[in-house]
Amino acid sequence: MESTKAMSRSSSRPRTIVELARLAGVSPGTVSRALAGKSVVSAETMARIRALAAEHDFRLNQMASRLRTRRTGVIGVVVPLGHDRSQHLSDPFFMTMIGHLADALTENGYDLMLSRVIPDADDWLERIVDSGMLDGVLLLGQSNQVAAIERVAARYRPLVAWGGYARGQIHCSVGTDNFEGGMLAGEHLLLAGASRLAFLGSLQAPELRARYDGFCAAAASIGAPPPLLLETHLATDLMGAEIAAHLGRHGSAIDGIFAGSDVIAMTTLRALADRGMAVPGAVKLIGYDDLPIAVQTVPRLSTIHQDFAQGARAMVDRLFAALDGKQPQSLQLPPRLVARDSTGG
Amino acid sequence: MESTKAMSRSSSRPRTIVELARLAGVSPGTVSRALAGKSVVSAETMARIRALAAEHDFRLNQMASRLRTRRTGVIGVVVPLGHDRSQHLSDPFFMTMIGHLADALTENGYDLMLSRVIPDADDWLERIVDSGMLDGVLLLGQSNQVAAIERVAARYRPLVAWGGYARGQIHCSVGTDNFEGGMLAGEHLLLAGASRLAFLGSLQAPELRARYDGFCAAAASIGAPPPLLLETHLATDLMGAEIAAHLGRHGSAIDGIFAGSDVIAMTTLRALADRGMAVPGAVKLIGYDDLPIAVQTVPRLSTIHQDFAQGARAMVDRLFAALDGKQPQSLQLPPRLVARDSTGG
DNA sequence: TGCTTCAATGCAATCGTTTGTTATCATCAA
DNA sequence: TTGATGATAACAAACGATTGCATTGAAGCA
Repeated sequence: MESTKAMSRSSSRPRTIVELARLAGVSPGTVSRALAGKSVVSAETMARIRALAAEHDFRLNQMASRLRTRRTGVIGVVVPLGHDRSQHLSDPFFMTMIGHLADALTENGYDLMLSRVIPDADDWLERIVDSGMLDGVLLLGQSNQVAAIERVAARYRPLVAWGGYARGQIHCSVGTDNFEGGMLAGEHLLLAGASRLAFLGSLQAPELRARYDGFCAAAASIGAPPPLLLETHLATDLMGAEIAAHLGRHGSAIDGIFAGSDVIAMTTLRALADRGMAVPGAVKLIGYDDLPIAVQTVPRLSTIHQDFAQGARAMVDRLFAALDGKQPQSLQLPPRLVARDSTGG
Repeated sequence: MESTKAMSRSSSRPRTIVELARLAGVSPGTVSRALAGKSVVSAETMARIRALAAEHDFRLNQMASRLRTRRTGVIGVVVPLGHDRSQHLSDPFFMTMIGHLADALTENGYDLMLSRVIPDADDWLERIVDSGMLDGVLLLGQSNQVAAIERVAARYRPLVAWGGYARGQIHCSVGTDNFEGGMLAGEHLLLAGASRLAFLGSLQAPELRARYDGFCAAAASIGAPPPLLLETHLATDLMGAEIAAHLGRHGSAIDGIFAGSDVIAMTTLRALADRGMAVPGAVKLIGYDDLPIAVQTVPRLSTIHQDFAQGARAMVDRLFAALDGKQPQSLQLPPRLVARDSTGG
């Protein structure tokens, strides 16, 4: 029963622009222009139509509007979990970022569509950008998918990724310099008197790998022995046991720990407390991210600060620039050491 | 220059079903049916068309498809911030919920559109559900907007809210019984030996108000004096100073604190440490939510557990039931006391 | 052979809004 | 009086996929 257009009863609420036009005694086109505020319709007509629309709670069908205008007003925020699919979207890092992005996008009148993608099909990003539902895409991390991102970025402009910058890279990225952040962490631990260092994290994630490399570089630069590498998953529920096990085996041989993220650091803090190892007395600990909750730990967590608010703002700015036809530059924010209690004392 | 349909050059990638149909030598309708997997098209034709589509990276225009089918495959997740507009979306409670919802929705093939709404116009919810972009709406909290929610729920079925249940309520809600949770917290503090109680939180938020009421009821039931009410904002950045100030004034008169949420509790934990007040020695502290990070605090935080994973799952189940034409029942999950170190000793 | 039957495909209307082009009508100058 | 000039508003063609119905052709049967 496809053709039931006979239900243009003026009794019920007008659902389409055509019905509203009939009520107003004008053509659909005029209604469209009136609601859009185009100046070609006379002031009285516009006022009359708008009043009528308000009176009947009329609202445009977005799908039709978007199909016609080819603008959706929706930005995709995509979290690719290529390296560690057990990692959960509720990870505080993602959530903090998403919160800031949501705020920035909302302020600019855009909606936010959230996807958590496990990139098994290799056209995962194509599928997203070509879906026709999005005006632009923000990637939260490059995962191990730089190749896919580069390929798409070559032809799809409104795409900004949070993550590292590699020389000659096509896609626009915003992030902090993880290598330098790792160096800062290393130097700080060494300066604080630690000499038997360890790194907790996963090298699968490129960000953490860069932090680890920077950490090693810092140790090497003063001739200290290379840090011990203790691998752990990034999912909160797996992490706890793994860290506890690492500390069980190597705890006594360590007096300085660089945790690849604040979440890892907080879990480590707890695990150290369980083993009765004092922080910063017996072991110095530094994290990475400077999440809001990191300030609230006992002892307060030293960490490498990433300015998420600024980063999110920068991503959104660049995306809008790209939507505007410009070609935004990638941005590397400088990481900053925040020395609190877990390394000082 | 509206009519430039002449660009049907077979050289470039087919962008519409019509172009693909031309390539395949069939009609657009057949292509549509083939891609949708309808069994009326012959197996060979379907295979040929699909191969062609894959070869040319063809993807349907979602807007057109959605306009025609009136299904969007998108669920709106809406956070109404009526009572405390300074509260940020990056609040761990919201983010944990959103993470779980995203996982549950993604598994079912739905996308998630995130909105943070400050309900100043009173048709904020109408605007969302009538936008034509959403198949359903999940509300994260009722804020002070129960009236608006009820009004919309009366005519718009696929709507589920996280929050409290009031007798006779029209809209479907999922949540824990905050009053009972508050009672559990109060009883536990009293049982742990605390007698001079205080509540930290904001009564503007209905959930926190119910927790407070339960807390007071617990105190009253054993004839203890009513708890001290210490109001604080829910935004992380404002909270710290306010709590510190409260403790400065009333710290010595208190030996048991019920924090309205784990975030408040963690901030309080830190503020207590700053004042040198031992937990649980001098003061017992209990939170609410049982966020993943709550396990990692030192001392471990006692709290009232809300099962977010189960709650998110329940919300999504009910939403799908409603989409399926059913009329799902509201659900009150029982809160559960989780006694850890911050109240025990 | 002639007629039904059924599977596979084509045709064309439809979803509801936007927008280039055209038509109307009042005003005004010559 | 007449033609030019604007200001409004109507008309109709899109946007691109879906789907009820009509058509085609081949097979089946008497």
